[in-house]
Amino acid sequence: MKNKFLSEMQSRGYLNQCTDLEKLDALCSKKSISGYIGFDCTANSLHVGSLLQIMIFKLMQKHGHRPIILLGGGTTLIGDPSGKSETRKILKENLIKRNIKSIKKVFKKILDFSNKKTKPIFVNNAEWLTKLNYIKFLRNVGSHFTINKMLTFDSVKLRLDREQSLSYMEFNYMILQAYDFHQLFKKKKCLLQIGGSDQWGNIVNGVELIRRIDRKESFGLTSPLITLASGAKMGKTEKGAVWLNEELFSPYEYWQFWRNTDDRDVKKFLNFFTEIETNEINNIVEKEKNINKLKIILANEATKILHGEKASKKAELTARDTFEGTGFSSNLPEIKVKSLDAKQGINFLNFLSKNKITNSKSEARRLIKSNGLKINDILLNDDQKILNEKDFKDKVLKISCGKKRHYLVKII
RNA sequence: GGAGGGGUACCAAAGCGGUCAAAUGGGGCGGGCUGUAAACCCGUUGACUUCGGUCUUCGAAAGUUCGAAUCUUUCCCCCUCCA
Repeated sequence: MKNKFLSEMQSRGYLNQCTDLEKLDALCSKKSISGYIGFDCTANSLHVGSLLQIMIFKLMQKHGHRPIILLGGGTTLIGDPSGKSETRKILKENLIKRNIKSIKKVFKKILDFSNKKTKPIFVNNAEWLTKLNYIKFLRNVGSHFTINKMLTFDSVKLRLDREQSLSYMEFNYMILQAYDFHQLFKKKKCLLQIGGSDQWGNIVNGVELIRRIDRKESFGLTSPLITLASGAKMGKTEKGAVWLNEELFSPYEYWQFWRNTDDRDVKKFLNFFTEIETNEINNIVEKEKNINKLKIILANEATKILHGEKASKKAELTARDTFEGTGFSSNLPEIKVKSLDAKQGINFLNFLSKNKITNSKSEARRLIKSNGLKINDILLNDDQKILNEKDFKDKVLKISCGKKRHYLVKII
């Protein structure tokens, strides 16, 4: 491979499948191109599951290409059946708008908007999808798809095989995504669509559609599905999700997430989620025998990319202080308490549940009973505990839930 | 439209009149071991509690019963086969 962009894609492990790698290689070497990735807007933040795609954007920019960020306001109205076992909740339009606004923030933090040549473009497919005329669309676009073929795509086949229902609405998703690519090709000269490996079918459809309607060649490329050594999925949906938006997942938590990477995944993640050159990574891994040091490098670099150098440093210091020092570092989540309340005494169980440290008072009780709660590093046995001034040192008090969750309570 | 099967806690799945706040597995949380890892072991996993209990949960509503996740009726939803 001649082109630096694609060869780095490959060496970092970002490359899974491509519609025509050689031609794309030649094209990228010749000129700067635009490539798009679509993102789902069902939540008000993306999670680490989407991070790899964003890293690919970063890599594009590094090599002089332009990212087009498609925030699928239109397609989110429908819901992508790929990899989903159930029909998704249908979201209200204004909620999707709010989500898009919130998701944009992350791209603005991670990507470079200062270089004119590679400045990312945000697009929202609601712009064209919501204006479609059904009959026209069926004639112009729908006629290029056969049901026979659509039924063979994994996103559809898996659902049917598992005897799970697939609505006609969802069935149309892939056509809409193909249409998106066609629109971006026309409007923004976008020649490339990138996505996770589960998007392959959808992407190929787009390439095909452009060939048929525009009689032009375009390219599709997928990144591999990230598999964790443990077999779990990265960045799950429910409570355990690792969100990229700071309001949902603090830089410290984010740093901790990377710090706690499985030994077996560290090298892979260094390639995926940091900007350290690949051969440099090989060097470091070779030299550094202490895997925990590597994890710290990973955490630092990954956090830097999302939250910036300062926040990353701060998270590292907090972690060091928490796990190796006194723990009274200023960067832990803080809870403020009125001095009058502290004087009068605070019911600890109430305090824990009110401040969302535990989900309920029962949970707090359980935590205390199972020796999981410490005040200023001293195990708490009494679930009737009343907090008062004596518990504070210099108006500060540390609460630890288990070994990893810590809070500072301050009297103001 | 017709016939049948089903909806149980975060998920999967048992229970089919009382001993059911509901087996079991996964996940989560806590403890032990350790390296803030993995594996393994133990505990815990509806809410409130003066730790005696109390209250709310098995698709929804109504009913039968001393007593219902379990029986009846209606409704909603899902699946399979037939048309």
